Parts: sequence; structure tokens; C-alpha cells
Amino acid sequence: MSKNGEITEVLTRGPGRPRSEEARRAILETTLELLQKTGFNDLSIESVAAQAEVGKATVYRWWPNKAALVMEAFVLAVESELKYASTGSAEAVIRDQMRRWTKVFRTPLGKVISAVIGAGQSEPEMLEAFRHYYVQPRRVEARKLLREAMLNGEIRSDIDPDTILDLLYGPLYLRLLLHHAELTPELADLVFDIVMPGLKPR
Amino acid sequence: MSKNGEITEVLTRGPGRPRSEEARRAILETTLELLQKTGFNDLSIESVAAQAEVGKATVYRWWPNKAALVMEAFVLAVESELKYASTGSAEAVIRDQMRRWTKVFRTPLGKVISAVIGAGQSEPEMLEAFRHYYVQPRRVEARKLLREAMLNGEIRSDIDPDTILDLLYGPLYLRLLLHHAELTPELADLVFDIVMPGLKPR
Amino acid sequence: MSKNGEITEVLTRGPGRPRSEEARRAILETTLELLQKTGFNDLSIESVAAQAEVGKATVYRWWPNKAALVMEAFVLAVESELKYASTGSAEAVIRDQMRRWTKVFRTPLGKVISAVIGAGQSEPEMLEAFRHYYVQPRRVEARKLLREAMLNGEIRSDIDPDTILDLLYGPLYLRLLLHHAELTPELADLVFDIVMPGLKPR
Amino acid sequence: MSKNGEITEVLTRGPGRPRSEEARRAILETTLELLQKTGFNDLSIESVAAQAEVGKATVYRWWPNKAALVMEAFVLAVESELKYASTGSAEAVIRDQMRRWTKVFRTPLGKVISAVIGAGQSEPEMLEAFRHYYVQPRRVEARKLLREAMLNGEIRSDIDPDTILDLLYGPLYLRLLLHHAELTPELADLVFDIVMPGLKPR
DNA sequence: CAATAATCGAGACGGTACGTCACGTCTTCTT
DNA sequence: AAGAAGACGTGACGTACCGTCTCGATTATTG
Repeated sequence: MSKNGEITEVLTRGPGRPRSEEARRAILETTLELLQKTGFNDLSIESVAAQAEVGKATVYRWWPNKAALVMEAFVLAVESELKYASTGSAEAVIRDQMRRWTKVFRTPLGKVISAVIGAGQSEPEMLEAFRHYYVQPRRVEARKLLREAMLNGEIRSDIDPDTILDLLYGPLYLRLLLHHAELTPELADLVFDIVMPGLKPR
Repeated sequence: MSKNGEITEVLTRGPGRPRSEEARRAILETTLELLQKTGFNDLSIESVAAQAEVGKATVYRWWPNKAALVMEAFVLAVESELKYASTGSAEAVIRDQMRRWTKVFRTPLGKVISAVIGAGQSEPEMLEAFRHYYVQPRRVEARKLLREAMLNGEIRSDIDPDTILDLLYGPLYLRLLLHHAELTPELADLVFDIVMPGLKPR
Repeated sequence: MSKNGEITEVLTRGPGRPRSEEARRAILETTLELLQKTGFNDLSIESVAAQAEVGKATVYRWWPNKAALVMEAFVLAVESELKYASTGSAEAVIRDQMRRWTKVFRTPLGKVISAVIGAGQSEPEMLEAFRHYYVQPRRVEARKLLREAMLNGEIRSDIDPDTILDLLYGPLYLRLLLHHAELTPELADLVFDIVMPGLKPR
Repeated sequence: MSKNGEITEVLTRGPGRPRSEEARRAILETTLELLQKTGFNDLSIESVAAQAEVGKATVYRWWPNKAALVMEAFVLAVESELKYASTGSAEAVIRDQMRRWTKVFRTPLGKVISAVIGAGQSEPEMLEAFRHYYVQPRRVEARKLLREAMLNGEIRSDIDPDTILDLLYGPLYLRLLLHHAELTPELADLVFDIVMPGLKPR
């Protein structure tokens, strides 16, 4: 993310004016706003700096390029969304996760996520960051539950849990990215109900 | 695509020097080449014109912007790939289609397709073109087979055939776009085998 | 001027469609019109062709460049103005010529003439044409009269007649080109009256 | 000239990187050089920027168009030439000025001046600048001397001093612009000698 | 409490690509 | 053959951002 991790910044700080937290926030918020409004391609650092009322060099001092900036803005937008807790059986939790996703995808954040994936097709580190900061953290719990269900004999154990998650989320992502059909909680249920039988042990 | 459809161009042509087919081909081929090499973002019309040894104005005369140009180049690249024929049962044909896809996605064309979808997140008409020129033509046969299978009672008839195709192809697209795992014919088989049971009539 | 002199064109003509006199006239008239309206720099052959409803190639077929075209338009505009006749003594005739000039300079033709001289600062052949088609023909009579007056002892004979004409017309041209003061027949008289004493034999 | 007058620029300067004096000089010098080499029409801002090793935007930041740029270059070239001093009677001083002019007109600066007047036929503000920055400053002294000579009864007082200067310099400008005869100090003397008798009180 | 140092905003800098316009040439059909 | 129509490669136009730089001003730590 930013050049200095938070810990070192607090404990040992050299002389000189400290980084303006206000500027940082303004830049990231403006980035998110413009990202939703104009998309990744038309988002210029020039316009971020102008709208955030910040010097252009201040942006470049902390983020090496547009991708890094957008990435951090994206992470900021997405991290607050992680605080949830589902309870119940493995199947109930995953089904609940999937439903929640379809709802998140329909907020402005959905536009940000598809913009990030889109930009990632040109910028590999963008994609890497998306997987690292978004996909993986969200799969942790589901993966654990799937493994437990495999041990319990509730689902087939000859398939990689991540592949199962690809099967469940792939159709949702497809609609997010291709816009050829609506993305609804009902679709999440349908996908889940169709895929599950195939996961039962024979 | 181009301003004049081919038919009217042949039958009734006004005065004036006709469009140079050579220039058109050079531009589209160069576009494809650069698209694979540098991606959508770094592809500049300036460089296309230079490498195709064509005036920049000639590009702008026929394509209003980069998206339109890339779109037509994409269609050109993709249309020759449509000529195939699978035979057998509905399930056999669809399984075969899916396997073939995973192979196409690994050629340079795969890079073009993901670039198009990526760019489409910023440019709606790009996405529209992708759906219209790529997705739909390829789904025609599968959709027909699925409908027949529904009538025969081989698969559930309470699901939209396109949604079924989303279920089958979504996981493949996910790997194409997120690059988090490999895209293999075996994956196609696995997806097919897991999804199919859920489609059987209860 | 045009590639083929008029005589050969009439006497020996090859096969093929003859040159369109209508197009020629339309081009030259449009040129004059645009020359007065927009000046030499902003006059484009593209716009001449468009406004004259003529193919661009037709312009280039007969005139090698903008300068040549403007030159011929200028000559056309100016040649009708040559038909006059002054009578009387040398001094009376020259004074009359000078007065007439100041009047011509104030018509739209004056704008054309100053545009031609202006353009001539960049294009030598333009200047050459101006001198050949405008200045020289108009000086013929005055020069003859001056020489006679020298022989008669009315004016000094130790000065080149053309230098005398420079003395008389220089101040007028200066006002035409610098626009720092008005160009009036009275000025012509004043210049004449001041210069003449210095031309009397001592 | 430039957007900020020099005085305010020194006294009160806003924030931001200050204008590069080096770039300014390089641009103006390159402009002068190209103006003499290629004339006004063929001088492109693109080539000025390239040869001055300066971004094109830097030129456009400070000069709105080619005319403004050439004008300031012209003023720069001409202002150093003003520092001279003639002494003696009114007639001696003016004669001396005229001779000096014919010499200046034959240096590369002469080419610049005729280019400026030529361009001025299309661009009024160019002409305005020429009169304001070149003609007027140079006429100040001569005008003063002429007025004194009128009061002393040495020359007619019924003629506007500027008209007298038109009479003296008109013939010189005519040769500068029409190139039909050489521009020599002897011509300056001849013009002076012929015009003066007509200026004596009757 | 000064000196030092890193930050801030502002904005100019050398560049690159944009999309447009006119150049002068060409290739077609029509007259 | 010459006409109009109009596409061609070329190159300059004026604009927008890029990422870097240099200012004066501000805000912290250090001697």
C-alpha cells in the first residue's frame, strides 16, 4: 500500500512534516468517486488531484501509478464490507455468502470491482491485488467449511475446494462482467441448488 | 462495422476513389497484433497507423475510436473460429464445445478476448459487441440442443437455457479473467460433470 | 499562367474533353472572393474547390500551388482596371494616375493587392508576378512621359525614371501596407507637390 | 508580450514552479532563426519546439499563436538596435537615420522585418505590433526635430511630421518589400535630397 | 528556540498521443 | 481526356495528461 507501514510510522519517525492524513483520505475518496463515475480508463491522476484539492506530486509521492492508487482505494472500499458473520451448516453459510455477494455487486462497489477486474486485464499487478485483497480473504471461511464438510462425508472430497468456489461464483462473476442478465439473490440460490447435487459423494 | 455494408458497396458505388481494402486489412491485423502484444490500454491509434504504414486519418475515417477499431479486429479474429461441427447427443456436443473453448482461450486469441472483456468494463459498446458477435452466435446451437433435451425430459425444463450456459461457462470465464488457476480441458469436463446432475429432472 | 497558352489551345487540340471554361471561372472568382474574405494564409485550396463546386484535382491540374492560383486570380482582377487614358502634360497625367491609384487601393481590390504583396514576402515568385503583371504595365506610360519631360528639360535627367516613380508611389504603398494613416487622393496630390520641386533642373 | 509583465513577476509571485527563463530565450531565439531561414509561412510551432528542445505545450502556454510568438521574437531582435545617437541639425540627424536604416534592412533583421510586415497583411495585430514596437519608437526623435525645424522656419509647418516621414521612408520600404531595386545608403541620400526642397517654406 | 528536514499546494517543465484539418496525389465512375 | 468525388499518406495543428521538477509555505523533530 503506502510506502510506510503504520507501525514504523508511529514508533520511529524522522524529522520533517508528517504525511497529511487529510490529503490521503481526500485522494482515496476522490479516486473511488471518479472510479464509479468515469471508470478506470477515463480516471486521470490530474483530475483526482484537482478534485481532491491536492498537489499532483502528493499523489505521486505515495502511489507510483494509477493502478496502485486505484488498488488502495478499492481495498479501502472493500475492507469494511468484510465484517459479517454467518452461522449454521457449511451449506447454509456458503449460500448466505453467495446471496450477500449478489447484493454487494449491485451497489456502487460493484462498479468498482468490475472496473478493477477490467483494468486487471491490462495490468497484472492489479489482478494480483484483487485476488490477494478481495478474493482470498473472502474465501478463507468457505474453504474451511468445505474441508470440514469433506471430512464429515457431506460432500465429495476429490475436488479442490477452490474449484468448488469457482463453480459457485463463476456464474455470478460472468453476469457481473458481461451484463447479459441480471444479478439477483435468486440466481445465487439457483446456482447453489444446481451445483450442490454434483458435489454429493456418490 | 464499416460504414458501408459490403453488399451495397459492390452493387451501387458512387464516384470517388474506393476504400483501400489493403489499408483496411493492414490496420485490422496490426490492431490484433498490438492488442496481443501490449493490451488494450497501451494500444495507441498512432502506433497502429505507424505499424500498418497508414495515415492516422485513414484510421479515423473508418473507426470513430479505439474501441470500435478493436471491436472489428476482434470480430475478424473470431469469426473464422466459428466453423466447427459437433455431433452426438446434446450432452456430448456441449461437453465438446466446452473443451474446445478451453483450448481457444489458451491461444493468443484468448488474450484478445480477455482484453475485450476488460476494456468492456469501461466501454459499454465494447461489451455489447462482445456479447453480440461472440457469445450469442456460439450459444445458438447449445441453446437449441438444451431445449430439445428439455422436451425429451433429459434435463429440467424449469431453467432458462442461457442460465444453464452461464453455469457451465462461468467458471471457465472466471479462470480466464482472474488467472488464479489454470484453464484446462479437464476443468471443462469437471464442471460439466458436477453441474449436470443438478439439471436432471427430479 | 495556365499550362496551355490560349493560342495553341485553340489551334491544335488533342482528343478528349476540353477544359471546362466554367470551372476555370468559378475557381478564379471563388479565389478572389476568399482572398478578400480570409486573406492569403487562411485561404485553402480545399475550400476553393468546395465553394467553386469543383474537384480538388481540377485546381491542381491547372495551377501548381496556391501562389500560382492567387496570382492568376489577381491578374484577372487587375487587368480590367488598366483600361483608362489620361491626357495632358506629363505632370498632369502622372498626378492623375496617382489619384486614381489611391482610389483603387480603397476598393476590395486593395485588400487583394496587399495580400499579394504580403504573401510575396514568403513566396518570391508571387512578388515577381506582382511586379510583372501589375507594377510594370502601369509604369510604362509614366516612364515614357518622364523621359520626354527630361528631354524637354522640364525635369532633372540625372535620375532613373523608375526611382522617381518609387519616390512618388512609395509613400502611398507605405500607407496601404502599414495602415497607420488614411490613403486619400489628397495625399497623392500632397506627395506629388512635395516631390516635384526636387525634380526640377537646378 | 508574455502573460505576466516583468515587474509584477518579480515583486509578487504566486506559488508554483516559476517560468523557465532558459526555455523562453531558447524559444524566441529559435523563432528568429527559423524566421530568417524559412519565412513566416513555413515556420511551424512544432519545429520551433523541436529545435529549441522544449515541449510544444510550453510554447502554447505563453504564446497563443504563431503571430504572437513571432511578434515577441521580432521585438526582442529589434529593441537592441535602438540604442544609437545622432547629433547635429535636424536635417543631418534625419539623413543619418535614413542611411542607418538602409543598412539595417540589409542585415538578417531586414528579412525578419519584411516577414513581419508580410504576415501583418493577414494578421492585423502583427501589423499593430510592428507599428507600436518598431515604427513609433524610431520616429519619436525625428518627429521632435521636425517640429523644432518648423518653429524655426526651416521647413514648412503646414504638413504633419508623420506624413513627411512617410515621404522619406516610403520609397525605402517600397524597395524592401518589392525587391525591384537595390536598397542602398545612396538611395537614402537621393530621396532625402529630392524631398527636402519641397519642404522648404515658400 | 533556532536549525533542519520532509511535507504541502501550486504549477511549469519535456514529452506522447489525441482527434482534426489541409496538403498534394491517387483512383474510381461519368461526361 | 477532363470532370466530380473522395480516399490515400503525410504532417502540423492545438489540447490533455503523463510523470518530474522547482518554488514558497507549513509543520514536525533535533540540537
